[in-house]
Amino acid sequence: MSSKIGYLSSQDIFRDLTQDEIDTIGRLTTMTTCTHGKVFYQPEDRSEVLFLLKKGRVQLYRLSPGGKKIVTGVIEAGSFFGEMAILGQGMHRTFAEAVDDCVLCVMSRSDVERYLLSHPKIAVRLAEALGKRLIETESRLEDMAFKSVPARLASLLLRLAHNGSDVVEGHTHQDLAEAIGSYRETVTQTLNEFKHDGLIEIERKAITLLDRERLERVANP
Amino acid sequence: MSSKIGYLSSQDIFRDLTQDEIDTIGRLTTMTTCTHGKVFYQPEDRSEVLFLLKKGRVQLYRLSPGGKKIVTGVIEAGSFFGEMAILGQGMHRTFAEAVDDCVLCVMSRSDVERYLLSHPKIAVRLAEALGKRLIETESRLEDMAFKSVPARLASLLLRLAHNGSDVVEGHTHQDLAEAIGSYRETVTQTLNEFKHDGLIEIERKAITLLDRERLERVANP
DNA sequence: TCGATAGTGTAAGGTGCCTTACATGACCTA
DNA sequence: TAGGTCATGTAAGGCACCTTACACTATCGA
Repeated sequence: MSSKIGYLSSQDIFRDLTQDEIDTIGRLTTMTTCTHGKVFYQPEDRSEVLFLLKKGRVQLYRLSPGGKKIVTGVIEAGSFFGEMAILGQGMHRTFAEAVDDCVLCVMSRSDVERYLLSHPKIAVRLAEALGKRLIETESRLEDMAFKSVPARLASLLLRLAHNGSDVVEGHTHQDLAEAIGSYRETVTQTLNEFKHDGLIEIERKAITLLDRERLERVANP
Repeated sequence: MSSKIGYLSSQDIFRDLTQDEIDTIGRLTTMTTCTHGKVFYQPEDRSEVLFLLKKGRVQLYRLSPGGKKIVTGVIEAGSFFGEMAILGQGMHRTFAEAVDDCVLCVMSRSDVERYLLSHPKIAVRLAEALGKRLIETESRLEDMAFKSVPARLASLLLRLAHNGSDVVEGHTHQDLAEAIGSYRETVTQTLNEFKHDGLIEIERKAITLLDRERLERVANP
């Protein structure tokens, strides 16, 4: 199995294609890799480009004039993002940073027209993926409008520990603050309140959830 | 020209179809109308349904447990929304209310599969429309995270007066508050500060922009 | 082993805006 | 033209969270 195309998952926008079709697209488009932490797209890069994320996760965020950061989305493997007017895709003031080591397929506008828009099923998958991001973003907006910092933080911890494990690791307090639109100091204080209440255990870059049920109640008052 | 199909605009997701194809879809799907103010979708309505908005505007919003309202999106004629898993569309906890008198095409899941997904170009237009809503929502999220109430309000006024005119009318202070995720009293006070600074003129359900330039500076500090 | 850097702890002070409470004027309908 | 509802004005009080400031510990590379 070619390394270029070895990343097909059930979430992939290509999952309706045959292996042959995927192979063809894989041969004719550019693949690149990005190491953890690399900022590979900035608002100044105005060129039309669509990234298909084959492996890893990518964080999309914006910066305020004062340098504050808000994460607008996290892209999982199999999905896509970029600056592509024909898909209504835009990166206005948005940065893209590799959260893990990533493998990306980079498509130009003509690539998109040739390989994506010509396959009806892929166009539908694009719409499906966008719809999911939209729902996610709408919920984030709702949370910002309705919920306190403790509620948003509890909500985030539960989401990050979604894969079975009770341990949330690899995130600094700064990371958590940027994800919920708050500040590092406030997050530290709130986490310590959670710890004091027996909801979590805190280690360096690792948080253990002790009482999911009560965390749920904090998250949804 | 049949009244059923007389609403095709350059923004319509059907704009790539021939008149014949549009006629066919128009004959075979259900059209309804909603008068101004009518709430025609609520979270309890769990059925899969996609609304194509042919005329008027629709407001999508969510309510907090305490009854506070946040507008998550405003749909313009030619676009669509609803509960439709195959398009990644969801109305989780979302209400839909007709802002103006509206004409809507209501599609079931099989309608969507037959008329929308079978036309590649339409699927692309769906993705395009979703992309635009996503960008809009991301910007709203950014505003909530970064900007003060005065900045968000100034930003909203400029957006509402986008169609040439300097008069924003038909919105109560309550409406404005819900659009920016704030409170009626705060909006009234902030508007009066704007008025005091010579930025706007206030009448009942009407605001006249006097100094767009300085409003821009308030909106983007 | 040391210095630098990244990550975390903590506390005091300020303020934006939420929250409540109530008053007044505009409009609408009977 | 009276009564009711809608829209707006205003003001005091409080608190969540921002903001600043600084100290401490862990980690890592030189």
